[in-house]
Amino acid sequence: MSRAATTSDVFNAVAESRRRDILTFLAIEERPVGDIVAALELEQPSVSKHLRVLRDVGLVRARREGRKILYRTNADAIRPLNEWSATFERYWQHQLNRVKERTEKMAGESSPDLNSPETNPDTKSKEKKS
Amino acid sequence: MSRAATTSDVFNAVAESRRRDILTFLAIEERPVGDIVAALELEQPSVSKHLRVLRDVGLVRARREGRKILYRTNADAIRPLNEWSATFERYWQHQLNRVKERTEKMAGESSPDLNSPETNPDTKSKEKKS
DNA sequence: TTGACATATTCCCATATAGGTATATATTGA
DNA sequence: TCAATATATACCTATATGGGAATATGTCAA
Repeated sequence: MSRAATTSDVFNAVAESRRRDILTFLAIEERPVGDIVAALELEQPSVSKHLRVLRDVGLVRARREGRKILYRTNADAIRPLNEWSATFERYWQHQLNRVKERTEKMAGESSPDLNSPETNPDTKSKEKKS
Repeated sequence: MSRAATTSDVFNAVAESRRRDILTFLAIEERPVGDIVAALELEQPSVSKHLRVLRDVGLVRARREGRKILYRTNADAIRPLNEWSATFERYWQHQLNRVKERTEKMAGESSPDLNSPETNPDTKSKEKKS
């Protein structure tokens, strides 16, 4: 199987940073495609394709006005994302605690750190070796 | 170019629902890989691969304990996602206004709806036709 | 050292991009 | 009807999956 379609849900749709940029741009007020192309410096077909994805998951709404098609962000569609992430709110460390946390971490440096990809033994060193 | 790597940032990493499930599961308390496999009913290699992605973007931390490796969600890494989505908070419609909004929409049904993919003329009907 | 247990990685494959280029479609004005 | 404007779609290509199967790596107990 391959990765889920970008149009499968909001999470996949906003994974692309350009699409997030577009959503931010269209949140202020509705805009025609041309404005997005100019503002974000992207190719017109590229913008149209991104808008298509965003539209398919309901993140933007379109309205035709003459030759132009005005798009606007449908902020409500972003709520699921916000709600999911807010689920972890109670686990967040408060700013003031971070210094303390870091200090404690430095105290016991001994066993190999399994977290930083670089420190992870032979993840890439092996490939290079051959 | 292809889609950005799942390890390129938190947004891409959480685009996969299984990974979100894992994060939720590991938020309560640290767990060995085997527990995730059992709880989410996934293949062990699959879980390991997802954990690898999550670890690369800092969404989980790992700690070895004997033969087991305990993982736990690093909730702080989810904050950027929450902060980005919260940006649109001021544009959200409040529950009570939704009924009103819907009512207004039904009032002027005339021009073709550019939004719903289904209603969108010949998006797929053309392909079928050949 | 050996065997069992716990995870990680490698390989293979079908699929879904995202960008670039070319072209189709829609709308308006002459 | 025709040309110009504004968008959308089609096509091609390189790339990055995610799942399944097989295998490698690491750790502990006997």
